[in-house]
Amino acid sequence: MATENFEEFAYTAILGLILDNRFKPGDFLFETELANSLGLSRTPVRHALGQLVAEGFLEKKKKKGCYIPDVSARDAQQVFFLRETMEGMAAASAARYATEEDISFLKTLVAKESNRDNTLSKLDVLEINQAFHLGIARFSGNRYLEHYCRHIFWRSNVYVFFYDNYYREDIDYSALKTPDQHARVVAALENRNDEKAGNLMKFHIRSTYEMLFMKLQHLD
Amino acid sequence: MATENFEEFAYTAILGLILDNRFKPGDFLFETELANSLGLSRTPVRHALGQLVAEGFLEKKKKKGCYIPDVSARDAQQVFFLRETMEGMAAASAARYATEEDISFLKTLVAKESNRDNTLSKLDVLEINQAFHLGIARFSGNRYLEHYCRHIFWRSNVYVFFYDNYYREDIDYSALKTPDQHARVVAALENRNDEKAGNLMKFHIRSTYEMLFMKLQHLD
DNA sequence: CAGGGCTTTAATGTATACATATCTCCAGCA
DNA sequence: TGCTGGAGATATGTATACATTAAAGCCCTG
Repeated sequence: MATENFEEFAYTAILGLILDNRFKPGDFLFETELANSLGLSRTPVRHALGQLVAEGFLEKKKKKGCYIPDVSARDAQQVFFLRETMEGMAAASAARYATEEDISFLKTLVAKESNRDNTLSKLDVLEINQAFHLGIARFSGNRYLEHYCRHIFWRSNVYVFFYDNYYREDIDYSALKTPDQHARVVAALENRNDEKAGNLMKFHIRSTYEMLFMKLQHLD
Repeated sequence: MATENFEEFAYTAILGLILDNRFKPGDFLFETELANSLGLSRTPVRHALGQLVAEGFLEKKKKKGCYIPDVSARDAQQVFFLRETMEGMAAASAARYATEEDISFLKTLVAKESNRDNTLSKLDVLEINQAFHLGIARFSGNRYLEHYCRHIFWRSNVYVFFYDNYYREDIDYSALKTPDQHARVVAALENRNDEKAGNLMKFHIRSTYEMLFMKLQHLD
């Protein structure tokens, strides 16, 4: 992780705050405030915010500032529809290009999350989930596809977090179908069955969406 | 076009230079130089360059600068494969969501480029082509899909320009199949036939790629 | 002649001061 | 009362000075 400069530090720190759900949709992120809390000048913070806007994590009003994009049922639908397609492609591509190492990495992740002892915190679950999905994006071997998968994955996470915040009702993570669905995707990758891998991934994402959407449909 | 600030000005100016093919792959874009030539300080230029990097038009080496990404046969393949898929989706989606106005806008473009009088400069052709493809991306009604289409379209244009530069051999633009293929896509949109629109668009992009690739396959 | 390390240089990275625009809120008027 | 407009506060937008560092060239040595 060769010598990170302040811009990069600010970028990851701010992205961390966003992904950590420290702001709610519509909230403004003030350069001055962030700069103070990170112990930097406004310059690198401003640069980092610019990146986040360019990448679509934030929106911006001229001379006003950057803010967390609003959520809506329509937006959620667009996000998950696209995520389904993109990650479906990625999985299909990964079935062709992933190395044996790549696949055993994914297997490790699945093993961890399938752990029935339930020693996993919610944060652990999210982290493993992210590693799994972004891993497959990477193994697709297409850097552009990977880039878009990353982006839409993070954007979709806004909804996962949103759900978590407003509808938290102690979920039993070990009861979720996720690990099982992940395992089946990995099996398809291992068999180099691209079509099946793509379809299983699409199915998995759609089922995530439907779980959320039952709760979210009152939005706008 | 409410009061553009210097950052936006720098952004469009630099993007213009890139799309105008004023740099070749590997060339560095120096903040100081650009700032001077645009009559600005480095601050807004630097910000604009940051955006372009975040959006993937440029790459960056730490403490070294931003440069035009390299071209290669493998990269071209990835770019066009993805563009085919993305714009195919966009066209299919547009068949459902484009308004009558949207469609007549596209028809106007096709009419212009089908003009057999050949009064169109190469720049005109490129501009109409861009308006056509980005228009369909917009009419898909999915802002994320639009964003990705824009990006991959521009990235693919690097190859179109590259080809133009090194293999220019006065092309008779009026003889290209492009206007005809565009017209057929629009007809499918008009008939609200999403599957056909998607497939025609995919075919169109693939045929563009194949035309280029015949010339480019010696790369790397 | 080849190769490694110092020096120089030219670019980016950062802080800061100042300019400007937007929002708020309160006073003054119809 | 309700509207209008302007002053002030606050955050962004911009320029500039300075710090830092990667890399190219040069010299010195084996």
